[in-house]
Amino acid sequence: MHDIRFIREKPAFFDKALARRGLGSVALQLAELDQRRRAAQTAFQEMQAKRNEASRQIGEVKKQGGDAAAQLAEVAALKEALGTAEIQEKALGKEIDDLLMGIPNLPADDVPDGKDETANVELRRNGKPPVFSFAPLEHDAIGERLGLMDFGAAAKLSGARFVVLKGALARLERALAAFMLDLHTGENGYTEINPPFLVRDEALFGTGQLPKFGEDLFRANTGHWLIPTAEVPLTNLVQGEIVDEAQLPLRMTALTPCFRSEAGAAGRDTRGMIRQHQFSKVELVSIAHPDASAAEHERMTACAEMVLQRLGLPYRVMALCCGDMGFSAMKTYDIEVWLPGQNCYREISSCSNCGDFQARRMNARFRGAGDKGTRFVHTLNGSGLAVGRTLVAILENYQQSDGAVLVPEALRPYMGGLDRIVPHV
RNA sequence: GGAAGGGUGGGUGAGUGGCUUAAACCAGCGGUUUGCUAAACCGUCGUAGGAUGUCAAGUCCUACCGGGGGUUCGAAUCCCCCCCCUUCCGCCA
Repeated sequence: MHDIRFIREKPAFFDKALARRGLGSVALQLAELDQRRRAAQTAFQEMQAKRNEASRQIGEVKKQGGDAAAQLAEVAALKEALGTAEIQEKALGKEIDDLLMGIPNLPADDVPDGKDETANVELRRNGKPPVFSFAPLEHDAIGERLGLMDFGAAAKLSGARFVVLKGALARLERALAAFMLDLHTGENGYTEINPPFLVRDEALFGTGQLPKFGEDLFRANTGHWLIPTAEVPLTNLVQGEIVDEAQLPLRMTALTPCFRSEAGAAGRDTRGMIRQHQFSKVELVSIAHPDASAAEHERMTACAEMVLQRLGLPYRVMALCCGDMGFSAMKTYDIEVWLPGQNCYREISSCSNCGDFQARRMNARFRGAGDKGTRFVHTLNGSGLAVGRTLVAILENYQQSDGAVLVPEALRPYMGGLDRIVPHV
């Protein structure tokens, strides 16, 4: 959500930034609506002032037993105009809000230009893709050969885009999640949170999924929404709050299932575990001081990278261009993991600094010691990491010619000491 | 699901139609006093929007007591709907 005053004061700057996202100009239209709204408001308020004064007189006259007919007539004359003025002012306000709510965050200055993922900029690589003496398989073939990944069974239960994991692969999923949480809570300073997976409209509005992207979500018959990411409950923990400046940054992590309807993704990644209606993810969220959010963004990305380093998975870090960023982000880094079976890098984490965009929607503020007023916090979120896709990466990078899959050293304590997963008989 | 009680500024909490311009206290901020600290005393202290003004200071106005609607000349206060919290009952892992 943008500040209408900012748009009013710097319309050219605002439109220029939106143009980098490939969007047309709206600032002049908004400024014009805003001016009409303020004029309507002034007219309305002047009438209210008159009415209040007359009402006050009525009270006085009546108390002294007099006849207040003149004042009553004055108020009656005002009544109709007052009603229409109020309606007009509210209608203009709603028109402005509806427009504002649909406008994405402005990209930060250092975000690369470009309209789609082909313009993203690679920042760094880590780890070398493994060399195989055989043609590496994709993860679903590996999982099915192990007898521990069953898409047919999942289809029977739930339809397409679901999976059933069994035995060592089910445990591997659990091990990965536990490993990530231990790393982020034990070494990276995040507090573990176990949030609700069903949330109200307000929470999704705060983080920016609503009102525009309801199509991508699942909704329960109670009106609750299934969370598409733990970003929603974690970030909304500060909704409506005034945090002490000394407590910033708040760093939170959570393991949750994520539910996405994948509307509009028909035909994309239909095979395998890459794109599912349900997956688990360890999420990182920071509530930061505005002056510290850029550094926090780098730190968060490094925390996510650390997971891949410990697991020995090759990856690269991409700076998303303006056109490829999500609605609420002012700057985003994607981490892409190497998948030998697909012979390409695939997104496994996305770390975004949302600036004050979500904070404004949520009314999340902080106050410095002794400060009179409050300021909006900055919010950041990142995957640390998507558990399902990490499992995919392990299967593909650690596959052996005999059909077994090695367990990365870091995970062995979480796997009861198991060092390799072998085909199930 | 049933019943009852609640939701008021940063916090506690008073307020049953005009005396509220939301009391009081706490916290905060400024000051006085003071070897230091503490205490005491005095002052100040909500948010948003608008008008005016030199993009200032200031002055004035409006709205805001969980959200929305209604009654009324006038609503924190009365009525209706919704949300949330607490307690009890029922059901339940």
